[in-house]
Amino acid sequence: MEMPIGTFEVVAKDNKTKARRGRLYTRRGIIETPAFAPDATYAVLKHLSTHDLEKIGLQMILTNTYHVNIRPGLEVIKEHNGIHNFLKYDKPILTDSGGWQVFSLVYESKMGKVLDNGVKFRDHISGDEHFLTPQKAIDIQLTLDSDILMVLDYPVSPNANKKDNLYSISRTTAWAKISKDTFVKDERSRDKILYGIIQGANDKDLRKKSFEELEQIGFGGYGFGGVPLYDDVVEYTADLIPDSKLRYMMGSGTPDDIKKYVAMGYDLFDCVVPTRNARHGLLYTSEGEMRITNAKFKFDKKPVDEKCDCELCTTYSRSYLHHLFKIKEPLGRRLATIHNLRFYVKMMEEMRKLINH
RNA sequence: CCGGGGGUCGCAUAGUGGUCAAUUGCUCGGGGCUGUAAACCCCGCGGGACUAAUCCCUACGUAGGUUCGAAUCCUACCCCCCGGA
Repeated sequence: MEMPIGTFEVVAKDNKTKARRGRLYTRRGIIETPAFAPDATYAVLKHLSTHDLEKIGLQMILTNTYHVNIRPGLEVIKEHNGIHNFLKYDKPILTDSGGWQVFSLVYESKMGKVLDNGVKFRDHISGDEHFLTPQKAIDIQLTLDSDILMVLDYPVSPNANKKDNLYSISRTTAWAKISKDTFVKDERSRDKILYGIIQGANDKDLRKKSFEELEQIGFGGYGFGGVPLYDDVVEYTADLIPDSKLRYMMGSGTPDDIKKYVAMGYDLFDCVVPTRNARHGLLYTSEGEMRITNAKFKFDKKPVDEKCDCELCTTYSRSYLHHLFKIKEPLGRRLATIHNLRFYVKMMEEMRKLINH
């Protein structure tokens, strides 16, 4: 049966935790949740080709509005008729709005300023001044021709004081309203999905306030905004979101984090951890973390993970990968990235398999 | 053989009387990374006293010497490099 784009259906639940298995309908196919989307921030999953992504078995990837807008720039993407054709990927792409960059560039590094109607800042590459508004963030994402868009939000530090926290919520709500209006009015949004982002840092009451304001506007799914520092807040926030809507844990995390958040009822994840750590020589295995640069692997002829079916583990030894990292050969980073992503894909598959009630 | 320049903690470098167990880079060892300013960043790297402040020992080619004090100055020797026979 054809379901409308944006439909999220829960197809099974876990009988011990709040975990659920679901399906998100996008114009580029169904995403089976809980799902993990690795971060191809600059329209590339560093070191990998889209053929690699296919082989790894990923369902979707994330790309970032802020970064792609700076390099290569919107005009280039337009020339290619959208980001999918640019990077030659035909599965769903979720675009982050740039809200996180607002947070790190403005709130933390003071490289810009948040105004009521947008963010003024200088980018970290050219130093050019930009003014990002919620309208623009939506327009850019529509031009990228993304499948799942995120509203421009304004996160704050998990330990922000009440005043900053309230401002973060009021900006996020106001901008979410503008984002939704801009989105709905635009013809290009008809086959796309837009999600809101809940702020409130570590204050449960403010999490609730943020959610209720956003729910008033109405989104089919919500991201957890900010940094998930305390589990009770993260769980509380998941509980705020109705069962029928998708819960997106933004930017976290490690395999342990994901398992924990899936048990709380989160459905979608993205994180730089598997890819960045792979590039830095930290591999995830069925036996735990493995720092392949450690001297103890110099003569180790076993595969990185005997239970893994990726290109690295079915071909090369720990000793060889250790060598590749020691000589800083890019192939080592590529193989490690393939491995970690394959590890995540299988981890998500296994979790979905276990949720069957 | 003559003239000149050198020998410093694995390698390469800095240091030319006390502030030197000695600079910096690399190697090496370890750690970190959570909506990617990240092929990046941090720590350690003569030995020992439990970790730290601190203290002790052994150390700047070798052996002596000058000096309160030497990687630094002097002498001899050993090695290396450059130029000339």
